[in-house]
Amino acid sequence: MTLAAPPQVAAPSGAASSASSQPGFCPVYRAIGVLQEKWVLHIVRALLDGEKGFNELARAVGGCNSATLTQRLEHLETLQLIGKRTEDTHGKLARSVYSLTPAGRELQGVIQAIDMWAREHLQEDEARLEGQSGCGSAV
Amino acid sequence: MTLAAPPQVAAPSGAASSASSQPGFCPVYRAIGVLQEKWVLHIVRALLDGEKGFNELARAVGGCNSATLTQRLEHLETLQLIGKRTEDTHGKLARSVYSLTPAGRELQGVIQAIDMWAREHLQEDEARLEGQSGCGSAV
DNA sequence: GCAAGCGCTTTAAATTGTCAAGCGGTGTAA
DNA sequence: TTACACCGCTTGACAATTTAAAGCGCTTGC
Repeated sequence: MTLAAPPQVAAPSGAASSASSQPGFCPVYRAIGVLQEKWVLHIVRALLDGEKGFNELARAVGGCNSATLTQRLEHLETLQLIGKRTEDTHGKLARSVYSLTPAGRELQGVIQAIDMWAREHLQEDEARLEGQSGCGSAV
Repeated sequence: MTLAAPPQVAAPSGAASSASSQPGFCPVYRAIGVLQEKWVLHIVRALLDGEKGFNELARAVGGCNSATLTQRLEHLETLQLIGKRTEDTHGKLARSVYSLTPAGRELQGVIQAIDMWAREHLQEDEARLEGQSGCGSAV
């Protein structure tokens, strides 16, 4: 069962340390909620490298399927972390280009923190091979 | 930004080029894979606040159900990010206590980055309310 | 005795993510 | 002219993950 904690969970005071949130809005909690959606961090990371088209992004992210990607991009767009622009190349080819908004770009700090941590603590301990693969970029 | 970024990204992924073999192995990619599992960041955040028992942790995390929590804890344990200790309080009550290992504790940097970002960009501009709630602890 | 807390496990649904395929359009090569 | 190959997606069926709900064995406190 779900222990206690109705939707209103969080720090029932008991949680020792610091302040408790007031009206129940906690930015960090929310941020984690967004960032832990599958592929979100990968998408941000890929876009930190520069704006990209749909398929291009899909390739860069590596392994995300189009349906999920579409959905994620929509979500990130409503959150204003990424922006979508339809560029009209010369004649008629309409290409969609996704890029980070300023807010999204600031997630770079998060990615960097992860990168730093990963390099130090995830080197080769595998133990669990989840079939992930390379990536290529460096931060 | 600093991302060097050889676009030659992750595996062919969806594609089929079974490159198999030993793919690049990219720590960051892997790290993201772990951190984006639901509840993982919440768990780490809760534990940064000090070691906790199972139910206690569940309450601190807020909203994760026991089955998932058990599974996540197992995974994190095999990854050596958290440790489990069964403490034998005086007489007979066996209580399990979970705490971060040194490697896990260093995720603090990641949490902090998220926290910082969240406070700055997620204040309450949300257009979407996902019914999340408070959190309580500070980083 | 009995409710309540502890650390979990089990079972069946609901939610999410994925595969595979396809649609309308364009650029390129045969 | 007819293929393909690539673009940006969408759809529908299916698998994986997460969830609620309940329960088990055990201990503590009233």
